[in-house]
Formats: sequence, structure tokens, C-alpha cells
Amino acid sequence: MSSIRDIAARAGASVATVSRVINHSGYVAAATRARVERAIAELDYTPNAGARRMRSGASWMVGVVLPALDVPFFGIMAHVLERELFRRGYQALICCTDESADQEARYISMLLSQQVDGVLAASVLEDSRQYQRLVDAGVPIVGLDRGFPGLAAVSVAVDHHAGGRMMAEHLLALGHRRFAVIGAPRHSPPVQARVLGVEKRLAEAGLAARVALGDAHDFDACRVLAAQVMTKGLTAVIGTTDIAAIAAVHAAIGMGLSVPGDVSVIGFDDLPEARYVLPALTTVAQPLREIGVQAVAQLCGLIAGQAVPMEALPLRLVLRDTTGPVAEGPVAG
Amino acid sequence: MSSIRDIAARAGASVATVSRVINHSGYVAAATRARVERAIAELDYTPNAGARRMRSGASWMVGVVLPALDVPFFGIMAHVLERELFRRGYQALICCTDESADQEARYISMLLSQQVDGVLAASVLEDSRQYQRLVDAGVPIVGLDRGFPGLAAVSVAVDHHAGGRMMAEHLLALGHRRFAVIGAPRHSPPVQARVLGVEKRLAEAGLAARVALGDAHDFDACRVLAAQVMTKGLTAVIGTTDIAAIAAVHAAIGMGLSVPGDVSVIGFDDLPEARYVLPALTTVAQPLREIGVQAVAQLCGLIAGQAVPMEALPLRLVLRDTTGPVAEGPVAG
DNA sequence: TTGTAGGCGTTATCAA
DNA sequence: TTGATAACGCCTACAA
Repeated sequence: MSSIRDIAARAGASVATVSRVINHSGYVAAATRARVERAIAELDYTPNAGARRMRSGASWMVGVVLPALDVPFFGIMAHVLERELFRRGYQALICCTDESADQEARYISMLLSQQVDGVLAASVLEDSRQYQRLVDAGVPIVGLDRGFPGLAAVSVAVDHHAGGRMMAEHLLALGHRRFAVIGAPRHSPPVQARVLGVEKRLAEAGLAARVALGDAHDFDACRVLAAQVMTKGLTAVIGTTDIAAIAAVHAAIGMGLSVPGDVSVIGFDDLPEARYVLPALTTVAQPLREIGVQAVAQLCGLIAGQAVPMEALPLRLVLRDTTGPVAEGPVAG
Repeated sequence: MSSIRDIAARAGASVATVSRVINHSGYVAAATRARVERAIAELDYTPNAGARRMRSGASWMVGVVLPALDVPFFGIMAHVLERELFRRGYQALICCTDESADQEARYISMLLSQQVDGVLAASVLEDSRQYQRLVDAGVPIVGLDRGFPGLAAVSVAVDHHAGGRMMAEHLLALGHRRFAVIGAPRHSPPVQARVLGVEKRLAEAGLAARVALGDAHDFDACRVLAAQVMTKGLTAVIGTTDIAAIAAVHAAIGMGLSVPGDVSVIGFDDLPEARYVLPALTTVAQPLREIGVQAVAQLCGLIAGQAVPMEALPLRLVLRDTTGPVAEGPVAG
């Protein structure tokens, strides 16, 4: 790797001049600039980011802490964040914690060691002690779908409670009266908020739902949960995520029920698979792209030390083929 | 951020001693070590990776170049690579090119600037000029599902040609004689190899398939392609990926056909959605995890300058519900 | 067993 | 308009 000194030697200039050319700062004669630029091209010179960071303090790196990349929700989120960060000149350091506090601690150490300019955290771990270390080091943090109790950190999220209400509302409007909720993972605050939203809206209609919460969020675990909770007479199932809802569809069909003939199912997220599955899933869509863009904008605001207005993140009901009017006439009571 | 000097001052030692403690190198008295370690803990000191790299040359960073993270295949691959790299002490710099040569060039510059110790490339772009820059800078490269013509780079991939044969074999064994292939994206060498494998095996049985290749690989594009190619009398459809196969199932059902009653469908990859969809998809599974682990092992071998034996990456037929015996008796001719 | 000092590649200050 | 030089944080000869 050639250094700024090699360029200086080849162009017959000093390192200071080369630095000025690279950074477009200060005065450089056109002829000198041309010589330097030629030398840079000839040697395929690339500035050493480590050395640069050591001088200037800014690393132009941002940590992105997520539980995983191999599930669609976080894969999509990571994609949006990475693209948006790179567009603004930042390199993403993606950290998959696998929901392990231990891993998370190691990643935070690494992020401190790399002198990241900021952190985007979608981690689902409750303990915010690790993030305290970042705050202590003056690293700004933006939480996705999570807050940091006691820490000065911005949080970007849709209104999950309202999302829960929307799911209930849609099924109530179709005449449903007997509900089940499949909620997983139970430790996720957004999931909890959606369940609360559903319960609130049903209570307003004088109804209550059978609620089943599960620890794991994989397809098989959700299907087992759904099979347990779906008793005779139930006509509406609310999944707190698309995966949970798709699992509920499988459970219903496995029990010999038809969807949406016998039972309606609604999900949340609007992941691509909501369209792949048959019947295609009715769901409440979150604007994942906008959430990611907004989170990056907020973080850049914190890094630059100036407030950025928080934009609205609207939810949207997406009607597909898993919900329909209740089959029997309205149930008494 | 505290530096090694702050630690030295607090522990009443010199920076050299602190460095020795941190790196477990040279002689340090137990008492001194204890004082230094206490100071490190008290100040939550983290070594500055940039400074370290400048001294030692090794950055402990590896570039991971992918077309995207928001499609399951690459999301899973990125997850495996990131976890395996971090386990070995490397930080992944994930780069989503969006299949743009322009973006890729920018990312390669960034990787050079960050002095990465190696690069894992799953990019689908043909042009290897950008990778030449890495080679010139002495950065080892491992390709996933791709080679680098003219460049000394290792490549890790399953035998896609054999995978094509497996798909054809399974359907032939079920008595099918009239085939279609939905192949996308057409520019992907693995996809091309699978198509070739299918054609070869069918030719051996004296048969040929209707082959439709598409530029785009999204669900909608594949469904359109499938609808075009599925003519009356066809009993078997081979998707070169699970997405293509799932789209073919949708197309068939949209045409009033039953799967697998009227038409059998098989895919390739065995992504999680192969199990979500109804009917669940029969497919050929690639060992994604093992591919990722193997790729990282190969890269670490290149970085360390010692050959690592390449392990076999077996494919596996996964029987689910989209393939069955041909409905009518064997077709004459 | 511990300390001193030089240099890695940059940028920024100051002088020329 | 350009150049010499100090400093960032760390590691490692070399000296003590």
C-alpha cells in the first residue's frame, strides 16, 4: 500500500500539499494539483482510514446491533440501514448478537475500539448497561423499536399499540366476536404493545381474546402455540407478526378448517412472505424502509449535534386472502 | 476516550508495561499486572483499533460483498459469515452492492481504505477489475458461488450442475416426461449451471424441457415467467431457486391446476419459506451454513498463508408436498 | 522486570 | 502557494 509520502515523492510535492489535494482544503496550484492527482491514479492510492481517524477523531463508522440477519425482518432492516448509512458516507459495522448478552458485550467493546461515530441498536436485550458504556464514551445511540430507560437515546418506532388496534378493528368490522392472539416472542416490547392494543380495542367492544404468548418466534414454535390456542368456535386469529400468523394458517388447515371460510387470520409487518403464502396473508404493514431512513437521519442529527424533526411512520392495513366475514350469523353474547 | 497513557499514569507504570499487559507479551510482574488491569477496568479502557492497525498492519476486518441483505438467501449467508468471522476475531464490513458496478467500486475503495485483511465476495457482477485492485494491494479474496477469471482467488460453492441433475432425477423417477424450467436470474452462473444439469439429465432420458430464463428474480417477475411457460400437458416444473418454484406454484394454482395433482414443482436452496408455503415445497437443499463456514476457513487460510483442505458440500433432496407421481399413465414417446 | 523513544499515515499549524 | 513538523495511540527494539 502506498502512502501519502509515496504520492508526494512521485508528484514532486510535500505531504502537506498532497493532503490538501485529497481533502480539497487550502490553496493548491492547478498544475500541482494535476501532478498529484496523476500520481494518485497511477499508484491506485487510497487514504488509510485508520490513520485518518487517529488524527481527526471521526471514524465514519456506525455500529448496527441486531439480533440476527437470517430472519427477513432484520435482514430487510439491516439492508436499509446499511444502504442509507453508506449513502451518507458511513460504513456500517453490523453486529449479530444472536440475542446473547455475552455477544452483545463483546460487540460493544469492539465498537468502542473501532471508535464508531454512533450506534443503531435494534437489539431485543433488556439490559442497557452495555449501552451505558457507549454513552459514557460520548457515542450517540438511536434505538429501533426500543428505548433505553435511563439513557439519553433517541428511539424510532411505529405505534405498535395502534397497530394492535388496527388488527382488531379490521376483524371486528367483519363481524368476528371470538378471538385468539398468537404473540411471540413474548419478551419483545413491540409485540407486547400490539397485544395490548388488540386487548384494548376488543375490550371497547365488550370482548376478550384468548392470548397465547410464546418464547420462541420460529415457525414451528408458533404453529404449536397456534394449535394449542385454537379451540372450537374461534373465528378470528391475530398473529403479532406475519410469521405467527402464517403458522396460525398452517395450524388451522392442519385441523381441517378453511381459511378464511372457517377462521380469519391477520398478521403484522407485511414481510415479502405475506404475499408468497397461499392463501396470501392479510396484514398490517410497517414502513420498514422509512423507519430505517428515519433512524439514520436521527443518528446523523445526533452526531452533528443538531435536532432532526421526527417524521410520522404510518401503518397500513393490507387486505389479502386470509380474512373474511364471519361465516355464521353474529354470535349472541 | 482514555488512552494507554492514561492507564499508565493511573497504574504508576509505563506505556510499554501497559501494552505488555494488554497483549500478554513479555514479562510483567504479577503485582504490576494487577494494578494495570484495575486501571483498565476503572476507566473502561478499550484499545484504539485504528492506532493498533497502523502499527501492526493487521486490521482484523474482512469485507463481505453481497448484492443485498433483504432477500433470504443473502441474509442467511451474511449472518453465517458475520458470526463465523466474529468468532475468529474478525469484524465483518458488509457491503450491499445492489448489483451496481458503481456501488461495488466505491465499496472496494472503502475496503482498501480500511485495510481489510481479506474479502469474501458473493457479488454477482461479472467484471472482476475491481477485485484486481484488491489483489494488487495483496488482499486475499474468496468467492462464494463465483470464480474470478484471471485472478488468484479461491472459490467456495456446491456443485450446481449436480443440483440440476438431482431436481430432474427426482421428477423422472416419479414418471414425469413433460418439463418446464423457470430460471432466474439468468445472469447468475449457479442458475445457469443448474439449468445445464437439468437439461443434461433430461437429454439422457431422451427428453427436453421448455426453458424460460428471466432477468429479475423477484416473486412477481417469476410468476409472470411461470405463467408464460406453463402450457397444457406439462406435468413438471423445475424452479432454479425456491422463489422461482413458489412463483410457479402460484401460477399453476392461478391457472386452476392442482399441485401436485396436475403438476409437480421442485425448487432449489431450501430457504425457510419452502416450509412456510402451502403446499410445502419439495426442493434441493444447499448447506448454506457449511458453505459460509468453509468460505471463512478458506479466507483465514489465505490470510495466514497456509492451505486449508476444501471440504465436501453435499446437496440433499428434501421431499415435501409439491411433487408427486404423474397423474396420467406414462405418456407415449 | 520495567522504561524510553521512534515511527506507522494523516491532518493541521505555522512559517516561508 | 508550498513545505516542515508536531501530534494522534499504539507497539517494539533497545536500554536500564
